Amino acid sequence: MAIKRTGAAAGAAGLRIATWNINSLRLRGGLLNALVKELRPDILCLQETKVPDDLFPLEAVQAAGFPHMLFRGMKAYNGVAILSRLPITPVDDTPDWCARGDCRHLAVRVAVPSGALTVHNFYVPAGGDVPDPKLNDKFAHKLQFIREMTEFFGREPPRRSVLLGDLNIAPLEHDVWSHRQLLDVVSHTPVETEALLTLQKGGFHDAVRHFVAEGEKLYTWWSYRNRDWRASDRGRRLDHAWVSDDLASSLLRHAILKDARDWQPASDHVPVCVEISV
DNA sequence: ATGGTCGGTATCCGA
Repeated sequence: MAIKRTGAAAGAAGLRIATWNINSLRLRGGLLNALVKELRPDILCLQETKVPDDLFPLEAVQAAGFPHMLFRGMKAYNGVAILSRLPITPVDDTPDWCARGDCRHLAVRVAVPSGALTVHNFYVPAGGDVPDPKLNDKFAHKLQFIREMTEFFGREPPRRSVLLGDLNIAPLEHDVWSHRQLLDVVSHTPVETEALLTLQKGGFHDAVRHFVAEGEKLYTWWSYRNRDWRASDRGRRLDHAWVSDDLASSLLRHAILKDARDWQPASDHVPVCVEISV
């Protein structure tokens, strides 16, 4: 018997997709259970797994309720994974971003009642400390990465697609604790925020700002270097969930799991989740 | 103006 889906008005369940920079999957794999308890995502995109594929903790992921998974890791750095309750199909013809082979992107297709959806999981380079591509190769890499994303999605407008991840850029004035003080800090410089918004305008809709007014402060990351992250509240919104424009009207709700910043051992990022009527 | 703390892995690099 088919389950009738009647949309947001009836409070119908949709597809929940979450993203979390876990900052070591092996160290924090046990926290996946807490995330599942709080958010119940159908699909979870992880960044900074920091685990080579041959050491991927399959059992911890399966125990958290994700029988389907795709992962791409390397020693010590980077690493992304997509964990799913539903069967997923890898999208194989994706670029080797900046020709570095450094495990910053995965894409999958998932079948839902209305058809197929594509899910992109990105971990954009942080960019180092000096916001000048001539002086800082890491910043040049970051800008090049965003340019290549813009080219990739510019070839044809994205459709029935969700783009999530740690984009390492806080694009809006109220995505940082002090717009004025962060204008020359990597993650909020005009060259980055303009590049990210150009990418977004190529067919994506910010699924979190869809629900939270632009004038309201909104963060997903708080530095480890503050004695009391909650009291100082010097956050930035580095983690994002976007949907292609054709899915904007299907958005049902969002969640930013701020309390996860106190989970032990804590990641400096917290999970972000969106739910889409499918 | 400066330095502050993490994780992986090695006594430093990246964030």
